[in-house]
Amino acid sequence: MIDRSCPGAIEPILEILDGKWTLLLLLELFNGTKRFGELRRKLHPISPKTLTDRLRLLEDKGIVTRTLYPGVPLHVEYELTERGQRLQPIFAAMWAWVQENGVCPGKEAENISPEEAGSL
Amino acid sequence: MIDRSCPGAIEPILEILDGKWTLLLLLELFNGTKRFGELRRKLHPISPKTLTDRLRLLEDKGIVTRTLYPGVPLHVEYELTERGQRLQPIFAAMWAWVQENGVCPGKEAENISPEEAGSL
DNA sequence: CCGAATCCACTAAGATACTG
DNA sequence: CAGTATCTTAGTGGATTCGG
Repeated sequence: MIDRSCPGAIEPILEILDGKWTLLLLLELFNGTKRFGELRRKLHPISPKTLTDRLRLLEDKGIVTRTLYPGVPLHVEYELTERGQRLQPIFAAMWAWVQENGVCPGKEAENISPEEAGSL
Repeated sequence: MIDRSCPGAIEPILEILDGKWTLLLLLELFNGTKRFGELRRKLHPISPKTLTDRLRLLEDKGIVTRTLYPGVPLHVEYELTERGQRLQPIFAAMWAWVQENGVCPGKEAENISPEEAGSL
């Protein structure tokens, strides 16, 4: 069972995953290193400010690294740290839940068997 | 790999888990049926308005049920649905991550081996 | 091309008082 | 007891512009 005292608290991760775009942003980064503009296009219509804010926060939390390749034009890459990679099971769990319980237009979830959907 | 098209999207769950208090609220409900006042105390200092807002939204999404026991004094209970119970693996994954990577005051995470911390 | 800076808008959340 | 009503506040996110 889950305890709210220090060793079992989940608060630390709430700070990391908070924010409208954070989950989708991490989802993109699980697919590999990405450049700023790439992320911006994939997360359209996110604003550059918001994208920067989120990336900085994740950087502070040790979830992503920012690598600057000097030169013109500028080139910046964002990549998940080890710590960040380890977040993947959480997303896998969310993804699995949506498979079983999420609603897609015109298709109620209860039709697919948990066995079938559980193969991740 | 995770796909952003309909069958693989995680957006539906983002709507459910969104909000400052939602995760903590669900955490309480995993421990069993709870009354309004109970939740209010455990989630202190949440305001009654916010608590109501969140509970109503979760009710709409089919995550919790609201049961009214008429009489004076009034008595209302909130309980997770089956669908809500199935969210538990997500929390377990978050909890596991915090065990391995979360920071508790005065204790950096990298000291404990993944093997040791991974026993859930 | 990347992203910092500024300003504005929206909405979640808080405070407080009151009702079935 | 379990909310509702109303108002206010504050935190994000959006739009735009500018600099390295």
